Amino acid sequence: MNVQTLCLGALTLGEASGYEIKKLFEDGPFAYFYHASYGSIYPALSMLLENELITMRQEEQDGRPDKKVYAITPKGSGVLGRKLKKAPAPDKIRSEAMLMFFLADHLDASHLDEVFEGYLEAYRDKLDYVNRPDDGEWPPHCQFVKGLGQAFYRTAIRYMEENRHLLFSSIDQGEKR
Amino acid sequence: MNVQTLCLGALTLGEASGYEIKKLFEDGPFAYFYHASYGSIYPALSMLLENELITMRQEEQDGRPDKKVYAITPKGSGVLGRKLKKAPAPDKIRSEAMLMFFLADHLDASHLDEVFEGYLEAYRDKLDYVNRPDDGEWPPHCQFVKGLGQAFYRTAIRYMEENRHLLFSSIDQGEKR
DNA sequence: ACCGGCATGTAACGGGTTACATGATTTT
DNA sequence: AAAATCATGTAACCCGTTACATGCCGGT
Repeated sequence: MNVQTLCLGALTLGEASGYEIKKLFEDGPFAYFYHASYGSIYPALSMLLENELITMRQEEQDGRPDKKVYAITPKGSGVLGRKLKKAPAPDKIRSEAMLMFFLADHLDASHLDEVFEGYLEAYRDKLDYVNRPDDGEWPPHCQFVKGLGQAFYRTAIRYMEENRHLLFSSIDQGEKR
Repeated sequence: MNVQTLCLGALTLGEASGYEIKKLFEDGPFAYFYHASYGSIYPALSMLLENELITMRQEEQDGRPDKKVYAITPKGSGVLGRKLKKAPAPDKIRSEAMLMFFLADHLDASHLDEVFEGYLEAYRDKLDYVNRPDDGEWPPHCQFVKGLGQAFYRTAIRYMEENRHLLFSSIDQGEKR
């Protein structure tokens, strides 16, 4: 499963530009379970277009650069369907922050504090974002995914607030905060 | 932050072979926040050895292949310390299972069911694993990380059990189960 | 005047995974 | 008899990120 499949999946939600697809992974509902950058999305869309799995329509905008709006074709739907028939690969996570917490005894207290607060803040932001009243009103199976994201965020925030002492107890010897 | 840094971090927990380091990411405490394969770990260890950030000792075993036991050097500790001074990159997650749930309306019910049960089962296994009575008795900051992993697993399991219907409601039209 | 957002794209580079290669021993 | 565990390693390949390149508009 690569970014091409991902774009195909994103386009089943409706037509979109590369820029808009990127935002799905930045803020949108995909944000907590997948990532992709422009450098992978744009070439993926070109490929998909070439293979007629999607179509493109140039949209003029006033005061904005032109937009290339892509839409999935029946052929694209077929390909996506076949890719989704396989068993999913196990989740892959890489959290540098967690690694830092795990190696907290090698960090000085002030830096650990910065990392901790930054990480916690990031989770609060994500939760705020996902808690906004729904714009697009999702079908139940998308709510399932969104809800799991929320549950994760809440869990992380509560846990971090309640167990902060565990992280800092190893290296508390009278430093700031 | 690459696999070299990761190996250095792993070796701060005590000396270990490449094989043992791999297991830290498979079952061990690293499992829920980082991944690495042999194809990256072994070359990383070679590099670290070459740069004298770690040392190696060949250990003979009866009825087993020889083992190369690595240990971090002071130089290695220094390098690790410097890498940990930087701000952590944001978490990167890719969950094909979640993507499938998000696109559940493109899957047939039996496959969705398989994926769902498999994913839930995987979480139960991970929770069982992490719930085992501690072998190595970790310091508090490692308990913090381990505890957050447990909290995540429990959250996922409970949520999936309680919200199964959301996922299947879109495509329920009298199929098996 | 400058920054952030909108909008698309490319090229080099880095990095990790997959698959292969080998082989003994223990468990099922 | 087969499969899993222990144990190390290599090479080709895939793929994605980073950084660069471009440009207009609106807000501060």
